[in-house]
Amino acid sequence: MSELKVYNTLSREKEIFKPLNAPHVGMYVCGPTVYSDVHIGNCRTIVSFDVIFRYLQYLGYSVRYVRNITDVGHLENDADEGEDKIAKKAKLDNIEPMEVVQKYTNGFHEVVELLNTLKPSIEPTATGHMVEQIEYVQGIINSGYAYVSNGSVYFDVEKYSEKYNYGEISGRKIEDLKNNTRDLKGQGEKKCPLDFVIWKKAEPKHTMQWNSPWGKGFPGWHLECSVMSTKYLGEEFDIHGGGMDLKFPHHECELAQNTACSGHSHSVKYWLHSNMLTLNGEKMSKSTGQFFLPKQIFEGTTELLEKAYSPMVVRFAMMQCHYRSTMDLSNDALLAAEKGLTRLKNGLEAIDSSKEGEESFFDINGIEASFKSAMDDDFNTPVLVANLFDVVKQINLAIKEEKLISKNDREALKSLFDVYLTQIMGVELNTNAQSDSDSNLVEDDLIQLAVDVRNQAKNNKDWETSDLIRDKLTKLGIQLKDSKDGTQWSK
RNA sequence: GGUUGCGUGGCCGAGUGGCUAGGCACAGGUCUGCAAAACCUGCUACGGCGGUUCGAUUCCGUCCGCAACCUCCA
Repeated sequence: MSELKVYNTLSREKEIFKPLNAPHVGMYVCGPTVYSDVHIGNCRTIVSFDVIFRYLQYLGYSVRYVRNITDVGHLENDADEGEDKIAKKAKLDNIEPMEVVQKYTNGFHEVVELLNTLKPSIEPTATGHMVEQIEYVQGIINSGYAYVSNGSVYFDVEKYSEKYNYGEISGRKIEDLKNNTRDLKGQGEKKCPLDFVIWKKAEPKHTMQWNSPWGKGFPGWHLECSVMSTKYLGEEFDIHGGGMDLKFPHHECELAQNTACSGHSHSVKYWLHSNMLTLNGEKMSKSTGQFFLPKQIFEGTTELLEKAYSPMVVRFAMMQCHYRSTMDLSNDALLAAEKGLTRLKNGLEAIDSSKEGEESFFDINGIEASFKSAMDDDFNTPVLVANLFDVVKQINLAIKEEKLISKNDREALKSLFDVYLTQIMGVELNTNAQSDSDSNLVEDDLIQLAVDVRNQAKNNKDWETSDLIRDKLTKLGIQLKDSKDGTQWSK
């Protein structure tokens, strides 16, 4: 059997996954800043790490999955100036900052639940860890890698880089960074433009501020992740995940903070990054209108798509692309995923109509090995999906050619689909479309009535009537499927 | 300009130093009163130019193009 390999951004190689304290695994993933609706790109990251979380659990690890909610400290720009995003939104909507936080936290949860992601083990917030953050800032000051300036505390990147390697995640060199840093206003408090704020002095009118040894203020954006990962996973832990765009500066700063505070230069063993989602080849961006909200996809209310696609279709579309590749979301991609998912579902349902016998046409062990080796290869879901389709082809072929399948193999096959498609990739197949919503029982009966009437007409060779019923039902979005065994319908 | 990465058939998307995924679309077929659906079959691609090699889409160089990051972003 194969071993799990993960691509580590630090080494830029696939490495064999060996947890620090097996069977325990600690995983920290950067969650959203809750100042506006999550967009579908955010969701991709959450879904990617959801699959990783699920697979690690499948392998038998006991995973503590920590995913934060950023509810303070994320500034509008990187000059470490400007407003806190949440405070700004609160002012704009004329509500409390915590109302902003609650509203978008709820929205975020709703969407990721629709996408069938598992809840993290711990979902800590920045405001809930103010004491720890203040202590952490003090810790960095004590170790000599931070300085106080005009009521704010800055991380001393130059001093840090004398001993440690600032930039090792993103491959940047401190000299290049210095040369390429643009002149920004408000850098006066910093010794060097590369320094970043870990505690920011609040203006008197600022709506979110806390007392600290350096005066009233609030924590810097990168700080919370260092603090909360350390608190819940320890000074050294296994996996840190997030979107590619967080490599620099966020993760670079986070790693520097960890190292400065604890002295351990390898606080994170494996850095994993998921890639961006694009729309027509461009990164989704609110400022250019190149984006839509997850709900707009599910409800079909964006002009950028031809119709609505269910959360499961969206999730399956994501599974057809590797998490480290950019994924282009388009109507065609979603349509292909929708049809592909139907094919998978049909194939799975068809298993039951295969002929049972002593011998078996299927090589269950081989199939299982192919599924597992796909996932072991840095969570290669597109290959796993391809393997699932291969099995579907085998099933269909077996039925057509009346090959035999043993009872055990039939159950094993179903179980493999359940494990890899549903439990690991989190794609639920609604295999019983005609009774998935009990609120429409009357409607279902009415449809069945129409189908029965049509069949009667068919039996009388009254094609005019039967075609009329079929056409009307089609217009209502109900599809009829005639076969030897009678007429099936689906919505 | 710097950093990281990418360029695969009509589209989406894996992967590999030789055996060359998969889905969608398309074409043909089976089934059907006709259709639809379903299923079967077919469709052999890796940006340009050099180099290494018995052999490169896969390694190296170079050129062109694209993206992300270097400004808030998952």
